Amino acid sequence: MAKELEKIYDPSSVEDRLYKFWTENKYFHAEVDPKKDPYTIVIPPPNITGQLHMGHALDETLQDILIRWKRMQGYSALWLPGTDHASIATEAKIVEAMRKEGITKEEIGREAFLERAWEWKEKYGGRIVEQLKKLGSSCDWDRLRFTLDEGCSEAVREVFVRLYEKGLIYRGERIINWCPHCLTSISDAEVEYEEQQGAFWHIRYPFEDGSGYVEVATTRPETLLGDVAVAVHPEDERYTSLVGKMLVLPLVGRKIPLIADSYVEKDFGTGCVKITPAHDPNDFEVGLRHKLEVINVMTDDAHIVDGYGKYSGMTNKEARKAMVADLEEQGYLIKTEPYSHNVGTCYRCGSTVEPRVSKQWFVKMDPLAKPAISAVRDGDIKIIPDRFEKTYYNWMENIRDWCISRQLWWGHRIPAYYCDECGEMVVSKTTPDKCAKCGGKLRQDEDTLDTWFSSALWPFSTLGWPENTEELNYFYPTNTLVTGYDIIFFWVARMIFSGLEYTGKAPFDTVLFHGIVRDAEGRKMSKSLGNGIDPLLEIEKYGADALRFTLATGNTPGNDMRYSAEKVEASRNFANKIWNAARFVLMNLGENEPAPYVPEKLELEDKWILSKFNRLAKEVTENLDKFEIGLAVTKLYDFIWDVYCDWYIEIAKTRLNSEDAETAAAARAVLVYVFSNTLKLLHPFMPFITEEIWQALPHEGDSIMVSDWPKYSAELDFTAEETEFERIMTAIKAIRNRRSEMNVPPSKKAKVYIATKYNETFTSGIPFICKLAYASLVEVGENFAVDGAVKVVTEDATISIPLNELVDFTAELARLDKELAAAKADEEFINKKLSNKGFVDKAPAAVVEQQRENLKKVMDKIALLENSIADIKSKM
RNA sequence: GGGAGCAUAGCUCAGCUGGGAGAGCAUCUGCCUUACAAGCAGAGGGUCACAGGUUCGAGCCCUGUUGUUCCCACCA
Repeated sequence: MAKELEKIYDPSSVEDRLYKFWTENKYFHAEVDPKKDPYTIVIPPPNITGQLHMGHALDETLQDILIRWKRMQGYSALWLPGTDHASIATEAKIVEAMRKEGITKEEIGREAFLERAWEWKEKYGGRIVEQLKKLGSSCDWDRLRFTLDEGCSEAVREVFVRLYEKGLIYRGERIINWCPHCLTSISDAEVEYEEQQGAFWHIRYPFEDGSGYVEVATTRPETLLGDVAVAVHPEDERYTSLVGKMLVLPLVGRKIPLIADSYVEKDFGTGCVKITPAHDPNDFEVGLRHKLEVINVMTDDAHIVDGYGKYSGMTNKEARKAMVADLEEQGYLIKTEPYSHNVGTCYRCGSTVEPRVSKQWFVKMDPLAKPAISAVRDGDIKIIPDRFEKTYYNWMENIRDWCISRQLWWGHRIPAYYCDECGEMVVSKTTPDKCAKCGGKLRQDEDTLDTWFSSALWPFSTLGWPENTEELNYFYPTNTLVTGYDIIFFWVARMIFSGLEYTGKAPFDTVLFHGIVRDAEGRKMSKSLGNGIDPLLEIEKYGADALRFTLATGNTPGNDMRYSAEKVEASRNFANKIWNAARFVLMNLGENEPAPYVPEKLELEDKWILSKFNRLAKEVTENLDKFEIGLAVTKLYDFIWDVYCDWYIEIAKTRLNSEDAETAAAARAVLVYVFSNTLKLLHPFMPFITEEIWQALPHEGDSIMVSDWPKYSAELDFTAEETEFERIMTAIKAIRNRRSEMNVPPSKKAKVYIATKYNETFTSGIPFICKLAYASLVEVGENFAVDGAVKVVTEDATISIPLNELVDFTAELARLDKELAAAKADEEFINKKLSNKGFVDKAPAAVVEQQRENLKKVMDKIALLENSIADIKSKM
């Protein structure tokens, strides 16, 4: 930073240079250090397919604030970065790219496809990492990980085998959610429900013996082909006598029974439900209870399977249309009514999910969920804000087994091997060369694992687990997990049960949830709406610090926030304010200014700001301890702008050019000390500008980011002096206010007479009153008789300003009367409180005492006002 | 169907164990006061959604109502 500074802060000339400086000096690198306590955050790994969006920007900003703060506090602070292979998203991208070339993945085969995928990863996977750096993220890049790298894959295999051997992973035919577009199973968590306008078709199912029919209502008539029964409630009098009779399935002719099952609601629809075990989870359960056949009528890509005549080969939509037409034509369709209902869609591609029976791998959740619930309930893991605990419990308590196999190639291949000769299956960490039973050739399972299976291991797989590494011992369990509440089930919950099961420890002690960054109108930012704001463009325009500050300001844990140009402009202005404060301080420093220190001889105003700063250090730290990042940042903003710039710098001006070299030096020292240390407190939030200025100021050490975090100091606690100095401030504000009301421009100076019992305090404030209250001369005494003066009354003083030509005695009197009335109203209010026996008896002593003090102040003010009024009246 | 959040100044939001309502932006007035006009000094503006309750005292705690946003469940 040059001594001659531009008037406007230019982030682009600073950020890349400083980021390079930090990385070259390895400041982000954390080592196992027995002399220090560890503090660890693992990044929620962004997808390699991703581009940095505002959600990342918020997430990384919060993490970087915490990690920089802890680093300065002396922890060995590790922020472990990495990326996620994002199986479905990435595979879809590559398949799409290949489609443009006219190739399918089946044509080139698994090996060639994976080669392409890895090429793609090498080419684009690093993009998001570079974008994270633009934000100023102080990740330990030496430890960058990837969910598909060798270490993570080792952890995945280890977990799979362990769970399998424990009986917690099994393979079976279950009803699962199938995405006909992605051509893979997905987990329950990956299904998003959306309300769609559909229809309720009422269909006649005749009895085999010709004795009438039952009426069945369905939203998915095409699944009729797979019907194996019709069910009614066992206590539904309409049907009890008919249960057990056989029906003829329309269009198909299959004989199916009328059964009774309490799953059916008597009062909904017609009270008769067609049972299609292969395509509905509830029907599947009914089918199991009644030992019904499971008839799959749908292919992978949602076409009707062979064997159903003209319907075979149709898509499910075409089949629905054709079948409804046929049902109507053949007299089976009773009526069609419009019906809106929830339809499951794939969270990746939005296609309608088809429930279907399929042979998949599952994790048995019950035994894993129990300890995961206790960990939160017993406080081993703290969730912030705590309302999300409820969400978490609700999910964990009602959890179903987790379908983990995916019909994809990009991912961790399931370590299960099948012998075609004897049908034996082996699950093994290493690839066995032949069947242990018959010596036959083995074939590995074609499927890969759910991406979240590997992300669930992220806090420990990245630290070397299952090896018992030094890093794992030191940095694990991690401390704070910072993420959006939208992935509580996908990721957070799964990390918790995984950590507990495999490492025996909760993977982190605190989960800090933040909300979603919305646009200025409060809408979710989305590609389809086109209302997304690119953080990188914002950084270019306003600087990374301004973006970070915007995201941190007013952010309450778990609450959504809006992002707007006004907000980021305000942050940019704040950065500029700091910059200009730096310009001011620097231009007043000499060549060999000493490193920040607190001078021996302190003036009242020095004690005031030091005491204010001291409290700031305490409050910022306390709020960070509570993860109240938004509050911490507001405190810093107020201190820097109002306290330091608007007051202390202005006050210091009167001393910097003073003939008294000692007081000038002291003012410089306090300016530097407070500024430099405030920059430290601000550094986690605005790393670039604070480093740039800190380097330019006198300093010890190489970088602000490895300097010591300011602590509360009893020696800097000058509470009494604060009160004294604030008497002067109150007077200055009152004079300004009065002058402004009278439209007196600052250029018009006036004499000021201050009648007060705080003679010493006000005398020491004379230079500031001159400068800040536009006084040509200030006299302090017991009493003044000034003719034709404007009166300004505070609790501590009566101030007379002779502005004869401007004084309108009538108006002046009216003003004072108004103030008196207000003061008397105050007095009455407090008196009422204090004469209330309930209040005096029951309220805490401190509160009562406070009211007594307030009463005294207001009474003083009333006395002063009354004197002033009498004085004016006597002269009229 | 179950659960949660939000409702405070014109706008966006703070207000952390209950002790006379705050900020930023916007508006109005006056200032180029030699760090900053992306600035300085002032001002106006609020029955804290509504109705009850607890309390000496409620924006804050309890109950209910309304509006709004979201999550979970999935009655075919």
